[in-house]
Amino acid sequence: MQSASLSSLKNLFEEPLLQEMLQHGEFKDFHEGDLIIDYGKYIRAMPIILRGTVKVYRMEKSGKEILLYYLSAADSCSMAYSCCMHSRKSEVKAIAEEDGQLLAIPHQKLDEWLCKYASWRSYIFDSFIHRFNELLHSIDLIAFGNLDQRVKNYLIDKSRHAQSSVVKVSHQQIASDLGTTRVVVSRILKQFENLNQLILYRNEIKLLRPFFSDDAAVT
DNA sequence: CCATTAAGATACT
DNA sequence: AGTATCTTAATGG
Repeated sequence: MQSASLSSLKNLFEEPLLQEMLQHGEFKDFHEGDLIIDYGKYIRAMPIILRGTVKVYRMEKSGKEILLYYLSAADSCSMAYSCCMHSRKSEVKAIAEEDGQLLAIPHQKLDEWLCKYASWRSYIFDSFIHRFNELLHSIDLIAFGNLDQRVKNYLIDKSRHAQSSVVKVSHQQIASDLGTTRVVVSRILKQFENLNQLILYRNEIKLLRPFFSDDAAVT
């Protein structure tokens, strides 16, 4: 009955592995706003997202919180993986951006499958590479302190996961995801709008073609 | 209607 | 870039 839910993984893994996933994995539905992983909690299973989108946050000691990345269909959380393997507490928090479903893989299987299945090895490896590159990109944006680019990156990312050029989000939400304030985000968005790169609505931002081209910062 | 909330504007730090 | 404050516009009872 649940095998239909695995459709997003069909092209990733060989049949015997898919069978094992059905057998040992646990399907979990989640809804918008659900807390999937919290800071400091032990992770006993690695989640693979089947449907929906999940936001992964990182918090520093002072309590400031920023969004690290999104997870969509067939994505998994590399953080969760490393926590499972070493029985460590979670360094991140995951919140559902929209309703969806995930498959929780028990940690005992993670290791076993690495030896047994080539497709599992390359999946884990690729997902680490992908996440690593994404984090590098984030570090660049933060280290070189360009908030314009961070907002831009945020919107493009979000639009990609929502598969729409219309992003449904409030300025306040963007601000807290990026660890800044609402007024600052509004200012930046207004600059983009003045350059005809997007159109602002209430709770909604429509991204126009020029926005996606990699031209320089506004400031 | 009114209450709530998002977003625009301005001025100051 | 961030804070404080005020105004205006949408939204949902």
